[in-house]
Amino acid sequence: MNHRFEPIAKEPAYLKVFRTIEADILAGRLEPGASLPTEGELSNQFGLNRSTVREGIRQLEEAGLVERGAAKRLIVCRPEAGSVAQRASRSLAHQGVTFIDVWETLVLVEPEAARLAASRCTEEQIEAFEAAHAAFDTLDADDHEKLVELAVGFFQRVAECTDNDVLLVTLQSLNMLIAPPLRLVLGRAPRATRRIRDAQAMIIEALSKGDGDKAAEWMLKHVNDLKRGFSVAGLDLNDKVL
Amino acid sequence: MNHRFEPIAKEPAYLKVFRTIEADILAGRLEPGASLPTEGELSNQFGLNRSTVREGIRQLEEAGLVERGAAKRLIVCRPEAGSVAQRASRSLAHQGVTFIDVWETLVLVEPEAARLAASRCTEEQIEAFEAAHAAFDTLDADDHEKLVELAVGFFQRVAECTDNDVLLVTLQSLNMLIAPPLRLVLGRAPRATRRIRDAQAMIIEALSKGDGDKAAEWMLKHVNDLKRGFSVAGLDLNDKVL
DNA sequence: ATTATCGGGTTGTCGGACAACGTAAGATGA
DNA sequence: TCATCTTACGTTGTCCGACAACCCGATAAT
Repeated sequence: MNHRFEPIAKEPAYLKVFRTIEADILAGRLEPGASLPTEGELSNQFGLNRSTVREGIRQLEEAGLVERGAAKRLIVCRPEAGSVAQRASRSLAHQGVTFIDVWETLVLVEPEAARLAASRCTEEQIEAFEAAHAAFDTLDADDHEKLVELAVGFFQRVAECTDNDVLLVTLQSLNMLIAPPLRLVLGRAPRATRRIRDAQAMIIEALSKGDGDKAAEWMLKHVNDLKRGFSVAGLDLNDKVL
Repeated sequence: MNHRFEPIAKEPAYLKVFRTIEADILAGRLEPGASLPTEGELSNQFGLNRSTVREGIRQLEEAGLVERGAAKRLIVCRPEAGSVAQRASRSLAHQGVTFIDVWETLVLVEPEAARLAASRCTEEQIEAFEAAHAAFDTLDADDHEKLVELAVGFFQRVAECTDNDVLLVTLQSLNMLIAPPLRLVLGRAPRATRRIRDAQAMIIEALSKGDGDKAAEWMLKHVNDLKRGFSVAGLDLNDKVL
């Protein structure tokens, strides 16, 4: 009797352009690395004005589905893990998350991620860990920026060792949220550098031995230390991360 | 002596428009709910053509920072968790992740998330769980779509109970990756419905009692069941989720 | 008071135009 | 013949001007 009609979609044309090309990329009809037709060609094929097509292209860009390659041609690109995580991280920051939110999540996932990493990391990855760790020896005590990089980079490497793309992106987005609060901490907690270095050393040792339990245990200590440093520095755990 | 200069950024103007407005939103100078000037006004203020401004606006749209509200005016919106997660999830799917990647991550986070949920969920949330669970009784055995919705919705509710925005977004993106493989499973595993219902019942009971251990334990069983169903259905764990 | 009509303002789309830049092909030199 | 320079062309980024469709608020009609 009373048949329900779908609300008829009245999308603007530029959105259709976006969705159409997105669908083709997603379905694999446009392979990563392939180059899209020129704007002129696209507007011909779609039967739309170049301005309209351009607006759709800008959205593809922001979605990370295409990039301007050489010759400025548009290149299809499956966004790599890093950029995906960056986007996710930025969105999280927009949300106004607090340090306690980040820390809780770190506690929840990092130790288990370290356990997984212990069972999967390769020789090369261990070497990369040790090479990065050596940078602590030549570290200027006041070079906070470098230390932040080392700390976050360490987490990133652990994430890579899990050999799991979903976990990788998840951890990466999380890790990027560590940097801002860590910067705050470093200015006020002189002992932090040493504690970070020691914890990393223990975790690296555990990883190299494939000792998942120890890796998880020390990762938990390491993450807890972050929170401790935050408190010691007299900062409010409920402050916005960004 | 030899001072290093930053490579001078030669961003196109539409990108500057995007970044400028984004920065203002991020810094809180533009509050969520506030409405942006009209396109004409913006192009005046920026000293750019309306077309150029429009391209920047399209990017803000895709980034989820603005929406067209009533009167089609652009209104600033901090993207809510759901849409952030959706974007993240879509990006993950683009990556071509496999079911085993998703499952591994589920095993890693869902039980602990359930434990956290047990210690934090409110009366209303428990009631919502029970209301949703009641839907199983009136469920048509062949209505796979409805069952998928119930299954994913359950995970979402658990995520909400954690009362942690970071975890919420993380879990939500993950949960959205469950639906496609689950659809495949349901067609070939007739017992799945009952198993899902029972596991949910146990978890809900644990949550209502604030029994974190039990919640985690059953959540683990629940997630493992997903993988089991996937194998039973004769599907390849290394297949792409999407 | 409710409904119908009208006007102004805004967006979505269009067509055309041009400078800047990179590419590629052709011209020039060793 | 091969390398290098020059030139013409194509593409992008930006601009201008224009118009229909649409939404909202104000006014008029029932």
